[in-house]
Amino acid sequence: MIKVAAKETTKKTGKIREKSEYNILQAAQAEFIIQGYKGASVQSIADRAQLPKANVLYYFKNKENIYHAILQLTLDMWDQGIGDIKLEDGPQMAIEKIIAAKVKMSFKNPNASKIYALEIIQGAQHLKDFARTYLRKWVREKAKVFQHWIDNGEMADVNPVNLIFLIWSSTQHYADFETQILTIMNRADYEEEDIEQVTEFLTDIILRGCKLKQ
Amino acid sequence: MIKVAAKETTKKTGKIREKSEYNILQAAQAEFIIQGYKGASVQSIADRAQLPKANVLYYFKNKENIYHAILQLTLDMWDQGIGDIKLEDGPQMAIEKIIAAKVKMSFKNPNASKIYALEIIQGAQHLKDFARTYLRKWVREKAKVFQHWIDNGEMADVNPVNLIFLIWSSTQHYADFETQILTIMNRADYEEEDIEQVTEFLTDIILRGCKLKQ
DNA sequence: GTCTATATGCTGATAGAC
DNA sequence: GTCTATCAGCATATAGAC
Repeated sequence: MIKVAAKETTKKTGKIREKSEYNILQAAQAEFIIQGYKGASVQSIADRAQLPKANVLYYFKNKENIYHAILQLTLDMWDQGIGDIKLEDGPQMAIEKIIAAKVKMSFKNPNASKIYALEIIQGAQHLKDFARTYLRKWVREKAKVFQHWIDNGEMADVNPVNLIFLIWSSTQHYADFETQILTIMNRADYEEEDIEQVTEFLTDIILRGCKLKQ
Repeated sequence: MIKVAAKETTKKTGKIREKSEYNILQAAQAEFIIQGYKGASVQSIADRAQLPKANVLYYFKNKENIYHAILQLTLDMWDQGIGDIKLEDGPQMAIEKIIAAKVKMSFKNPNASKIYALEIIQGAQHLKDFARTYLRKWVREKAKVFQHWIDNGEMADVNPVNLIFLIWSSTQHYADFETQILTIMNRADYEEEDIEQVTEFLTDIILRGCKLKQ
């Protein structure tokens, strides 16, 4: 598990607690996105979770703890949803896998991506450590794999770090800018087949951009 | 000028007013990004602008007016910074121009891009009208131009709307995720040559992705 | 575990002296 | 135009009855 804060939550159990905590986190995630951290009041989170305000504070002690719990879930999701880049896959399959994984995550869990994006845009106050350690290491390792393929003449000579940023940005866009995309396309919601369509589009362009298909 | 709200600001003049208003808007932009709309207090904006709080409210009447003024500036910048897509340019030059314009805007004015991104991610509360009218029309018009080139066999048969989203997301990423990118690359600031490097990288990949170069 | 009542502090906004 | 003083409202968080 990726640690977002030093403090470890002492896990208490119980069925009511489990269900309440889940409801609170879902409600809080939505409120934090729409209203921002300061704008989301404990009362509004409680209302959305259909619980009295005091109960919310009973489960999480204070507002910041709620936010930390959400960030923790977001990073865990990031960790499991980011397809891996393995040397033995070769460049084409590696790129296909990672685009598919990222697009799927964007469509299936847009709110996690939005919370993450808000955090980074606002200066990564809570995620500086995550970026400095975990993320930096991840990018450097994967860039090295790409560089190996490039040196081997298996793909075009493009900057691997920029390539990773390109894949991240173009896939996450469908989660973070969901509202704008739906409005422009005059649609109410994404549908299942959008996942496939976007995956195909991005895979097609980026693979060709890397000279991995005609 | 793109209108963000129905209310028109009655323009008052005066040198002190002009300078104060500019300082306030610069300070407010930074505060709104870091703290969010609700989190940015009029006091914090005044402190950053080095003015008494009452003066800030004297110039802008209330907090929401400050925010509207910033959004207005952001949209004007969007309008002038988004390179045009002209049929007579042909696909290659059109894509080169628009990527160059967007990358330049991202590096020269990251805060405008961040304010815009925050607005959209948080549900486009203040920009729904802008997206529904102006933006939707813009995308449809430009998609039609791309489609013309595609039908003419001048470029690969890719979805033009997705292509526009790809160009937007991949270029804006360097503004919005500035903090993350700098942290990963272990750098303190962007430098002038980064603009050229990123422009070249994105142009290279996307042109090849559209079969517009080898 | 659940909920009511309340303490304490900070916010946006205004009134009015200079 | 500029600034000080102040108010009314809402926020988080806690204490303690049930």
